[in-house]
Amino acid sequence: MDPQSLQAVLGQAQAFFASKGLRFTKQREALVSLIFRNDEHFRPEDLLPKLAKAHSVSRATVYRTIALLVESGMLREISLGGGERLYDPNFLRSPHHNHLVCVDCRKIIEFEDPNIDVMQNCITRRLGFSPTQKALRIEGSCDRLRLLGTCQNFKGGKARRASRR
Amino acid sequence: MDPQSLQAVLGQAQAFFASKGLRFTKQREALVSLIFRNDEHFRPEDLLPKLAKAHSVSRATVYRTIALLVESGMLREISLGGGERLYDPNFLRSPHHNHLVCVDCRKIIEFEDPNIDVMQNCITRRLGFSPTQKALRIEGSCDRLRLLGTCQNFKGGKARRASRR
DNA sequence: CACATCTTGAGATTGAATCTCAATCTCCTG
DNA sequence: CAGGAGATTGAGATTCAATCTCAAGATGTG
Repeated sequence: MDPQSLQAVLGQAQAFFASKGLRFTKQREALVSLIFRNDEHFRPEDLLPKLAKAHSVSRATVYRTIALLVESGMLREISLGGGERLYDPNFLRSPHHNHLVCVDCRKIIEFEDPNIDVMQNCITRRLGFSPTQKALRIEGSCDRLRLLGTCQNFKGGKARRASRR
Repeated sequence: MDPQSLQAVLGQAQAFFASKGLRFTKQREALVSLIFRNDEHFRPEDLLPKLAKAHSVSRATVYRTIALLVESGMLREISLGGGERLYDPNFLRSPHHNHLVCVDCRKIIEFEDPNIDVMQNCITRRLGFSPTQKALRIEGSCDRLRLLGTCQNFKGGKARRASRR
């Protein structure tokens, strides 16, 4: 995320905290900045070592701040299987995206599709619900990508464990 | 699940274990029987107290057997948010169903829709993947159901915490 | 300044899930 | 039937994420 957008995000976070009568402390600012600086999915525990000593933030504060950001709608919890609890900062710029996960190399692709979205809304209403949030996760193997050498498992010809994100 | 179907499921499990050169022990049989006896989503930990003293099965065996059943395709891990890892035995009779969760009362509705399914496949292929598994979870509030008194939060007029399933 | 309220961090605690390893079981073979 | 290989199990230890607790610190207000 470019510095300008990050400024806007910081402003949005500050506004949210203010609207709840909460303060925008150094710790919260450091966290928001770290989370939205790039577009990676992350686990709360991943953040702890990344916080520079100067802005060290305790585990408790990390978890509390994440919960607030989820409440604000800026951050969303996602599940890519295996019981792992990840957070996705990209709903801010792409509010309806879904996830496609390669079962071979765990590569993750985010995609958006208006047709799927409309159809999901229709079905939800037909079942008597007002949709608030939709999470579609598709698992598959990236056959074409593999041929193109994009699948991490097949780069260089030998399989290797891909990173989580 | 009626006794006859349960027999079929036990046979299917036995066949799977045999195909892998594994044994269908008393413990595994007790677990399969318990899991598929009804159609509830469950956590592994839920099973432990439900195993009668006569068929007591250790925690380690419960987790190991569940992993095998997932591998066999008879059981699937699902996520309904909150980091909770649930297992769903209903993919056996309804292989493509999705989940609709009421954000108010946590009531869960399983639904299947051929159109959504086809569309998901199309998009997946367009992105260069072969789909293997799809998990769609929609969250919403059951407004109409609430009016009909179906929403557990509004039964009897006062809100109460719904059970997980 | 005094107060109320919000905020934080260190450490304890919980709870799910996994790991370890010795004892047991089962099947096969001679 | 006896022996052995390999599969299976359970008790308990261990790991790890997540939450809780509570005293100390920070901040804004009158």
